[in-house]
Amino acid sequence: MEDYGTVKLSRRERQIMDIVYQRGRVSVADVLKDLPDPPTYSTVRALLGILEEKGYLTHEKDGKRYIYRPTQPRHLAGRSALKQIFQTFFDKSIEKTVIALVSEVDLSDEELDRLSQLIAQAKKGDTSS
Amino acid sequence: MEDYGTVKLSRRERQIMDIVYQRGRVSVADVLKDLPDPPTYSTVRALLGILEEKGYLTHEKDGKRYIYRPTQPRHLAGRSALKQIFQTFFDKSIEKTVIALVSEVDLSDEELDRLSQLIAQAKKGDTSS
DNA sequence: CAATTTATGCTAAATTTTTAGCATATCCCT
DNA sequence: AGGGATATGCTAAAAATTTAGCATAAATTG
Repeated sequence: MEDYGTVKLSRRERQIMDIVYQRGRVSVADVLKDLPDPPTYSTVRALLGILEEKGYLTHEKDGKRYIYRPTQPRHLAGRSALKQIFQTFFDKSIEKTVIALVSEVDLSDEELDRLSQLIAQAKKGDTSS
Repeated sequence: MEDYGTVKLSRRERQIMDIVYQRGRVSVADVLKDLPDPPTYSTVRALLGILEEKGYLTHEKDGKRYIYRPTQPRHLAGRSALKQIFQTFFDKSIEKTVIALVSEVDLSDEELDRLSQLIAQAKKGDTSS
């Protein structure tokens, strides 16, 4: 599946995909709840339909309502989004990216230790996600 | 300045902002060169004008042509983009994000070491960018 | 110093995106 | 079973985005 970050998706469609990936599975009402400047129910339904048609979502019935899920697994979508970011803003440097990331939140010393170990470990084993 | 990832920007506008941040400073021709499904010169000019009007870009004259630059510094924009990603795809877990990042590229052992040290260092000082 | 090339200014059209609304079906509840 | 609330199906209008094109100015160059 294609990267959804930059290409192909309109503003609303992207907003919705973000919500979908955050929640994992959504009803129309869920999406509506999370959308900034929320439009009407009707609108959201239309957008979800379009996203499904474009292949980014599927839906299943849950009682009388539809539950939508992304077709591309979260971790994959995340990775490609991440890649995009670190190409665009961090000169493709993992280091720079990690620094930015770490400075983004306050991490306890323990957390930093764990992180440090985690990376050290990557030397040997695989990085299975 | 506002986050430009999700809200406010249209598809083309986002594509252009990405290019701007990748290159640092751009002429119309530069943008045109990098845009997927490139439209006409005229179109790009219009979009750049809009982005400037919205406050995301400024331009200066270089000889007879305009050079556009982002108003928000790259590292700030990068951080907020990153934040968005790790909220959306990685449950706000720095760990998960770093793992994904590290698994994205092949890092040499040395690089992994440096990274590990880097994080360990963050324990003491601040991570001023 | 014309001619050509490469810019911008501006206007308006084409297309895509976003939205609303009516008709209809399903669930839930008393 | 009937009424209300909450779904979807579908159609079409409104709004925003994206595009093209003509007029004009500045640099370049032969």
